[in-house]
Amino acid sequence: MSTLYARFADYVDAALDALTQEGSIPVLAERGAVTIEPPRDPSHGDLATNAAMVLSKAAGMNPRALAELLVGKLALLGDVASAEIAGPGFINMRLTDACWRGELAAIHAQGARYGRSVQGAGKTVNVEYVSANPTGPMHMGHCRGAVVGDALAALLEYAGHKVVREYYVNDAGGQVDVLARSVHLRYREALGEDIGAIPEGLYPGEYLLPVGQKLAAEHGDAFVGKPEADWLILFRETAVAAMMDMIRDDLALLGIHHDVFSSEALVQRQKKPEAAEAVLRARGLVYDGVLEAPKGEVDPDWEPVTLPLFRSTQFGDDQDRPIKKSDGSWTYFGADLAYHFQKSAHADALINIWGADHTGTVKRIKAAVTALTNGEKPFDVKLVQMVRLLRDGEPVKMSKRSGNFVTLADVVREVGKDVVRFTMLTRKADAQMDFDFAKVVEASKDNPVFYVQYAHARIASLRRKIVEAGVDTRSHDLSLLDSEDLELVKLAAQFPRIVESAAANREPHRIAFYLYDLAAVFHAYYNLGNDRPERRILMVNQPALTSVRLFLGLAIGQIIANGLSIMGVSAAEEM
RNA sequence: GCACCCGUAGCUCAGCUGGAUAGAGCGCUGCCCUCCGAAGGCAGAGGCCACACGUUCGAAUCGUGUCGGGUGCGCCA
Repeated sequence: MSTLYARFADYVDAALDALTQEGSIPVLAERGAVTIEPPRDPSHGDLATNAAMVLSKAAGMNPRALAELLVGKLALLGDVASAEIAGPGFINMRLTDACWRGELAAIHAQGARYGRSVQGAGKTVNVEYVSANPTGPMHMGHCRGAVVGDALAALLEYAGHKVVREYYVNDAGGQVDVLARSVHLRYREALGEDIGAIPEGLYPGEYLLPVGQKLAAEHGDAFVGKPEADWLILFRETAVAAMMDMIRDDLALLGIHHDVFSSEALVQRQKKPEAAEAVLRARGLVYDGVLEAPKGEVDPDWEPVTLPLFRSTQFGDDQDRPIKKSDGSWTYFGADLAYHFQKSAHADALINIWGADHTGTVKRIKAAVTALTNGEKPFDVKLVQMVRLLRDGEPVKMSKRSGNFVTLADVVREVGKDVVRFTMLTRKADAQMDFDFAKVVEASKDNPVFYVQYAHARIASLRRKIVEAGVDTRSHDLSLLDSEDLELVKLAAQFPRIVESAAANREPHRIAFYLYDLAAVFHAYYNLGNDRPERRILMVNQPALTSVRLFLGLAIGQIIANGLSIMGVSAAEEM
């Protein structure tokens, strides 16, 4: 079933084709710039198209003349009450009430599916998000990327993509060795040893205590006083598994579940980096070379070394990047590039959600994916900017080193999943944001979460009241709805195009802003009844009108619920 | 030094692949509950869209440059 806006795009296409058939205009093949959208000023009508303006050159006539021809066709349509030319050549259309009533019926008919799109054409998109290092619990620094990634995944699914939610586990490299050593200490502690203060450079967090206890219970003192080589791998794997369990639990608190967890260590064991290197060497994109001395601050320890370098400069990076270190092991980039190569084999497009601290590495990984896939797999990296935590207007200090950070679990427990998720989506991802505990739990208009949920709850409450009053709501005479009622439908009908544009631009926050607008229009509609009793929804002595207005309200509630489901926020029945 | 992001009302921010008179919340001023949830609504004041050029029928939106703020970068992960 096509949406209202898609239908009108077809109408305009058909009108142009008809004009070509008649010989009034030449064949106009390139129509990509034609838009159908609501005019900014509602007094101009319900829908506007720029078709005459963007096609006038190709048609070889002035915009208004082309507009005249188009209006001649469009005005004949059953859905169109009037069509007129404005300004430089806009065509403004006013739609019939019947058309809007039809859209209202469509919302009910499609229910939870209203707004879903086939735009994605079933293409598989791999969204990699969170990918927090497996060295401790999730903290608030991870939260925004987690929510944005999860909402984006849901949004793309809603827009017709097949989505794979993936988490890259950085379980190779020095940091997990540090983790293993930290656990070894806790293991000795569990066996009764007094370990004193945790030395600088190890992870001090108490969350490692149970891991040490587990190892002590399973292995006794077998690894006390033994060389690292005897226990490092075991301790590392045990610790990483425990950390990932913890992280999965944290994510579950936010309602986040990944389909695939990919291990960096496994990527390396399976020789994926070697394979990727071979592909790139064959094309001359990896060579053995010497890095230039760093510019800016002079590092006295710097000395030239020959390393295998990836020619990322050929793709706009400012330096070629080493894929192996001088000790022969893979750099993070070397393994990461192989990992992306692996992902690209199973998806039509890749999206990474990264924290802003990875800004500097975007160019090289995009270069690598372009090189490895011949540019055939679209690949986006979405950078999510920092969140500043505030309590009573004061920044909350976080220091990873001291183990003194605000965990995600604590925050979700304090303010709730819905508040965290919605708030993280009230700003576009590439702008910095503040998260103020006081404001975020406030139950008022100031807080968009409550405002939107309140609209949904109000509608649910209305239904309860109307049922209690014994009003028969089985049938709805849509002709009883007048233009004031139908205004609500006009904004509701935009939901499908909001979904499509949000998905196409990978911007889930647009759903949040739209829902806020929709809630506002509903609240205003609802309040009309305060001053004008005939505008109330529940009127016991007018059951037919009550029934159809509830029908309208429920449609709005449905769209709020659909939008919130994309955001992963629950639609409250009462508050 | 370089790269990326941001700069829109007093504050916090939207502004859809360029479109008509630039929007919302907070704060400020005044209204609206014997009445469906006032956790709400209505109205008012408040703007050189950082600045300058350029592309275009048309620019907050695209391009280039300047200024201001943030983040990051050198065989770490």
